[in-house]
Amino acid sequence: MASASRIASAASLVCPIAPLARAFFARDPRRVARELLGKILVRQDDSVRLTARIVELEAYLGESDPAAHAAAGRTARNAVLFGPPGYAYVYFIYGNHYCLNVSCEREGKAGGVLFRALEPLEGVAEMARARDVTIASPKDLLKLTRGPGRLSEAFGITRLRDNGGDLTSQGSGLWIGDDGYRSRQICMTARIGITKAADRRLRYFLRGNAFVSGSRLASK
DNA sequence: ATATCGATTATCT
DNA sequence: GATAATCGATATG
Repeated sequence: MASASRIASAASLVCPIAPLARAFFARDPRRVARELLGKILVRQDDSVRLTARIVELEAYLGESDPAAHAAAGRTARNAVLFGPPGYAYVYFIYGNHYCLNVSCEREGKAGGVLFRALEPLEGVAEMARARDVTIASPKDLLKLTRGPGRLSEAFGITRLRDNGGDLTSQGSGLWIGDDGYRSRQICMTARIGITKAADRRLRYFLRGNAFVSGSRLASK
């Protein structure tokens, strides 16, 4: 136990969680994605706190990126991407799923980072209830937050509730924090599930982490 | 008013 | 590994 606690683990909190500053997000989405690995997504309700470590992200650039929702210019749907940095862009996809992004760059310049996978830390029972899954073995934890649609469901993220929310403010109920965890090896591959600009390597994940989505390139 | 298309997941073989 | 399910946003008439 003594040796295990000396090793920084992705599966436990290192220190109290401090919210990230807005300036963190006011940069190129590639840089933001890389540096968000190992940070923590927090859902704070009246009573419950859900926390999970960010282990996989994708960068979506502005109007120069054909795969980005911002590619065709500003619309009512993607307006948050064109707004100030550090806000939640939540969209609905495939008739079933919500996906969470954080806006990047300065106001007026689009850019965002998609949350693709988390490793649960606190509130596993609540996440399991939200996902309607039973945790019978450690590998069932993967059903909670592996994949962008799953993590959103586990955290109760919807467009109505969270789109436009401030991810740098604890008062918003959904925010991103730093507990001092230092991520080790970072891998980059092509983004998943897109057809346009499918060759660009803008997917970032923590090497070897079991919660990373995708079957083949997850642990390289 | 209607048609098309997903930054996905669950459930098969 | 293949595919059905599902519906809001968007484009077009």
